[in-house]
This record gives sequence, C-alpha cells and structure tokens, in this order.
Amino acid sequence: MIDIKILRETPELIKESCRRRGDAADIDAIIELDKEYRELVQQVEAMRADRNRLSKECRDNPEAREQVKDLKEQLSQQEARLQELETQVHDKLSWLPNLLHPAVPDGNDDTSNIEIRKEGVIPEFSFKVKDHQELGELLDIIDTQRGAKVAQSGFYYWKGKGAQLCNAMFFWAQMELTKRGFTSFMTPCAAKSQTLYGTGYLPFFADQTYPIANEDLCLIGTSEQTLVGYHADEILEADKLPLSYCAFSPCFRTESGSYGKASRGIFRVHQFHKVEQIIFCLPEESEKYHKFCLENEEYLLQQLGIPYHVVDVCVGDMGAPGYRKYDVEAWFAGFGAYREVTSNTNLTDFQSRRLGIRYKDKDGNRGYVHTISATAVTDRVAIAILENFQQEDGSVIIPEVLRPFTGFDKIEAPEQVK
RNA sequence: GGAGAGGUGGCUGAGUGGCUGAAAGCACAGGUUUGCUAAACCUGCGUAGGGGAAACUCUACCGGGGGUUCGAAUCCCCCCCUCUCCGCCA
Repeated sequence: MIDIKILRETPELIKESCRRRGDAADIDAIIELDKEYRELVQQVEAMRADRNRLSKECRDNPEAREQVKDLKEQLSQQEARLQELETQVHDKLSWLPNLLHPAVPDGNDDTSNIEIRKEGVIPEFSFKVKDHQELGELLDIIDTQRGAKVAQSGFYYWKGKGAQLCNAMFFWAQMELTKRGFTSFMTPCAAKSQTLYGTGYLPFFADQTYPIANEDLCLIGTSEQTLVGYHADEILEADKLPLSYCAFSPCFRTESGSYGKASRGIFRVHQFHKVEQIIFCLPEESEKYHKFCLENEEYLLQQLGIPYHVVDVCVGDMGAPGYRKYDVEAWFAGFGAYREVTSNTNLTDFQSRRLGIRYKDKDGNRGYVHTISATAVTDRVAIAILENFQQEDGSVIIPEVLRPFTGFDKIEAPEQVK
C-alpha cells in the first residue's frame, strides 16, 4: 500500500513509478476523490461535534433532543457518502504498485534484466546431456505421469533417492540459515484473504491462487504470505530488529496464463517446495538486508557447486509490490541456459502498511517496518543438481555438503543402462 | 460434531445507559532518595486522523457489522474468533 501522504504531497513520485511500470492508474482521479473525502470528513466531524455537544445538554434540556434528531438525519446522509468515498479511495489505493528504487532497469520483461555478476564454472560434457525429465524417468526419481493421474497435470512425485535428495537439500538449507541468525518455522499452508491482500498477492495475483471451497482461505503460494502475516497488527520493538525468519513449505500456484512456458519436466508446476527467507527490519536498513539475503542465496548455490548469475530485475519483470528485486538464475545443463531459481525482493513498507506491522523505538518513534522476501532453495535447485551433476550413464553425483543428509553420494543408474 | 465460558489500552484486569477514552496493577519514560545494584516515593504514559506556531482542541476506536436511544464498552440482533470439557481422529 502506498502511503496516502505521498499521494497528497508528491504525487509525481507515484506517477513516475506507474509510468515506468506501464501501469495506467489515474492518479489525478484518486487525488480528486481523496480531496473530496477530506473535505467531507471535516464537515462530518464538525456535525458530530455538534451532535455530541447537544447530547450532553439533553438531560437537563429536553428541547435539545429535537435539535439533535434533526441533526442526526443530515449527518447520516453525509456519513453514507463519506463511507462510499473512503471505500473508493481505499480500493484504488490497493491497486497502486509500490514505488521503485531509482536504479531499477527499464524494460518490459526478463530480457531487460541486467546481469550483475556470474559465478561458478559451467560444466562441460563429453556426451549428450539429458534434461531433468529424462533423468527423472530414467532414475525413477521423478514421476509426472502419476502426479497427473492422482492430482492433475502440473503435480508430480519425487521418489526414492530423488525425494531423499530434496529432503536433504531443504533441511540443509534451513540449517545454514539458522547458522546465519534465522529462526526456523513450519507455517500454515493456507491463509485467509486478508493475509494474501496484506502481502500484496491480492488483488494483484488473484488468478494465481487456489481458493478453498466454502472457506475464506487459499492455499499459500509461498510461505512469505504466512511468515509476513505472522506479525500483522503488531508493533515490534526497534531494538529487536531485524527479525529473520525462514520456513520450508509447499507453494501452490495455478500458473494460469503461463501454459506452454517451459512446461517440460517440473520446472513450472502447480506445487513446488521452498525454503524462504523473510526479514523484518527498520526502513533505513532494508537495502542492507536485501543484499544479505542475496548473499545467502549465493552462498547456498556456491556450496552446492551450481554455477549461476545474478540479475537486477527490470520494472516489467517485477511484481507490483516490489521496490527492487534480484533474481538468481542457475545454470541448467539440460536446458543449456541460466534459469531462475531464487528471487529476492525488497518490499519496503508496501506489505507492512497493509498488514499494520510497525516498529517503535526507545524514544517512542513509530513507523512501518520494511520487509524482505527471498528464496533460499526450491525444487528447481534440485533439478539443477540433477542436470549439472549427471554422468554419462545417467547417474547423478550428490554435492558434498548434502551427503551427510542424504546418506549416499550418488544416485545410481539402473543396471540395464550401464 | 455436542456443551459451556469469554473477547476492554503493550500485558493483567475493573467497568450494566451520560461524571468512562476507560479504575487498579504490571511494564515503560522522567525525577527524588542512594556508595553500586536493588528497593521506596513522585510525575508522566492508548492508537489513528483533523485544526493550531504552541498551549490546546475536535473526531473515531472497548472482536466485526447492524439496531434501540438525545446519549452505548454497557441494552437488542447477526457474524467472527479464542478457551475449557465431551466425542472423533493424524
């Protein structure tokens, strides 16, 4: 949610952000509505003051009662109009995207993202590489057929050593994050619409969510929703900040409108799994912690031995709630390209304002905290492991850091292939 | 699923029609006392919005919504949530 004061005092900031994002919101119309609202508020409050004053006289002066009755009738009409205006302004404000960091690149889609750095050595193979779908079938560790049979196309099974690999990776990532000061969570996998609204998923990504029939609940699209919502309507002690939380959860997304986009294998699916990093911090520190989360993402990939590059995400590829975003794209030998595995967004006060998450310092100063939302690892990282560490016979070498958790160092190819 | 209890400020908790934006305690902030810590005592202390240079003042808020009334935390209706007990169950 944009601070309405910015709208009143420096609307050009918001216009500029909307212009760069290609958002056609009519800012002047909102300002007009707000102006009308504020004028009416003054009127209504003056009338209420009169009403209250007269009411106090009523006990001793029965004549005042008639006056108050008249006044109340006028007042209720104005109050109805006021309510209407308030709702309109609020609805329009809900749709406004966040401001933009000045350095965010222009552009309409991911082709305009700017590579910041490249790490790791891209593996070379002396044989024809397989993609994860092929490997998954060959090794009997990914089953999309039965995922579709049991649930729907877009759902899948990890099986055997594939499942063990994922469990190991997700557990390891959480251990690494707790070493870096994160508190681990397991969260609800459903959240009410208010929580989704507060985190900015509604109204912007309404078509991406799975609602639960007959309930005011949706399956979570990410544990960001439940972790950020955790502190809704709370005032946090400034000297306890930052709060760093991580969680493992399934993530459910309808992916409506993205059919055909790199749909082979399990790269884009209706349910994936993720370890998430969330930080609540003071506004002046959000850039620092935004970078901190990026360091964590990179550290994890480095430890796994996966080559990647970091991109500065352009306006067109960034969601409305984002102020600045870095994506990490890992190398996928099967695709022969870098593809997104993690993303890291500084949401500034966009979520905290909607959710009412504030801080208070020793001097009694209050404000809205900033939130950072960043991926740590997802199934896609496991896919990158399969594709990058495959051997000629289709077997896959497990990264060393995961071996204490998998209990094996290789996913063997079946006998007939050898 | 059945039965009961309850939702008041950062927390605990009074409060059944106007003097209650809300007692008291805790916590917190400032001060006095003190060799240090502790304790004691005094003072202050809800949130949001509007007006004002300020003092101050106005409006709203006691789970949410509606109603009765000149006036509601308090009375009525609907909804939501939490807790306890019973049943069922991972």
